[in-house]
Amino acid sequence: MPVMGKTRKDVVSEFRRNELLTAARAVFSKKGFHDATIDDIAETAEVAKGTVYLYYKSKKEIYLEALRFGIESLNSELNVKAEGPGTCLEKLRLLAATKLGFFEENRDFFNIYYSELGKLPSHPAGLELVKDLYFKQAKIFARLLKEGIRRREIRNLNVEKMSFAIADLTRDVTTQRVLGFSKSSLKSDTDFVVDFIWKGIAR
Amino acid sequence: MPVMGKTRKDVVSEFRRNELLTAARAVFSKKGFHDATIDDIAETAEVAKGTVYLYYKSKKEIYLEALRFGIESLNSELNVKAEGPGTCLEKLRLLAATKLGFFEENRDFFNIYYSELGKLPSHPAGLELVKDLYFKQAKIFARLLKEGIRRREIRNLNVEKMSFAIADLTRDVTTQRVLGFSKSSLKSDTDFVVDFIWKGIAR
DNA sequence: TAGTAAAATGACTCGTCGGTCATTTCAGGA
DNA sequence: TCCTGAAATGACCGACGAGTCATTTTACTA
Repeated sequence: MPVMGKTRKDVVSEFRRNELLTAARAVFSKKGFHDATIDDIAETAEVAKGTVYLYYKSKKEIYLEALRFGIESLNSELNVKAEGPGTCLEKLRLLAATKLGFFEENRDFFNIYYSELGKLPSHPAGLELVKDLYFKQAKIFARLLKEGIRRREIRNLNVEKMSFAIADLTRDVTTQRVLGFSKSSLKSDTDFVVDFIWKGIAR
Repeated sequence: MPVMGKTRKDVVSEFRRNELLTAARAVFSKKGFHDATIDDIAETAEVAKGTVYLYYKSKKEIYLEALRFGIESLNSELNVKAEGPGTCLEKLRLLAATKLGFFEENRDFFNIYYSELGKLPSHPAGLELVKDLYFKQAKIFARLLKEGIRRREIRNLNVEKMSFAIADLTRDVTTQRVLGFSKSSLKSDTDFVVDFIWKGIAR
């Protein structure tokens, strides 16, 4: 008997899909798309291989789903934060902190996203999802930058290039952290990257 | 009869290895390690599959060889340039220009390198080669930065973080270019990234 | 508790691809 | 031109993993 548009069956089914997705994220994060096997995912989720196919129709579908979840969450978090008040510098710091925090909490997602980014040049027509995250994020920064230029807080440089640079730098900080190159606290990494973006290296 | 330590056979063999390597780079660049097949490489090199195995003992060996070539060339170019005279800003511009130029001339290598970078988080113990390039490059920038700090040209920030940031930014410019996001000339991209690193975005 | 429909299982199939090797082609010396 | 060893070839093998489906288990209801 349907309640709120969802039958009991739907709820259980959604729960199972989520369990599988979590397992999948862990496996894909650790092994990458190709080296991860459906058996790995099934084992991690403590179900049999066939069960996986009751909820997802292919390996690719699970993978894309795992990516989509993270992409949508991150983008929506950033969009919310970008709306608030404050100077450009304050907002820049807030966005950077949000992004770094999100990746910190979702490293499995980060690894998948990052490796997919690495494949972009090879398969340019490949993953629109990933290009999307990249572009939309750059757009968020671009809006901030334009506002800053209008308010004379920010230099009048090529906005697109600046936004990509900021998107890249904030992502790369997470890479340092994931690879264990940075042993600093999240806050101090955030402070550094914001300062770097803001003032550069020149004395 | 050996001349300069190399028999005629060695020369021919080296030539063939090189032909294969070029084909391999093209294929790996386009398809990535997993999707590239030995048959692809053989076809591109216009030889039969078996011939590939006369010169390389495995798919992995060809791949690593293709990576190593680029890594060693780039690092040695950068090292040479880093030795010259000039202010820090001048040297920074020179290094950036060299790196961007190298990637521009060796896009196949760039794609392989970049996708391998993407896999680093998943296989942290994986490719020492790639970590190496990353580290050694950061080291080159770090030396420059230390000198600049001593000379009061550069702010006294965390040198390691600055050098990673610079290494990342200069690489990411190439990504923009490869993906077709940047339509600017190589020079104007170089100018931008140097200016960004030097002065930041603040007015 | 018996009956049944849905959910879960895992042995199996089938295509792909890295790697091998018996056979063929080639090159160059006599 | 013939001979011989090296180089090249591509049909073939075996492993592996995505995806299937006949069978079993579970969960619910009457």
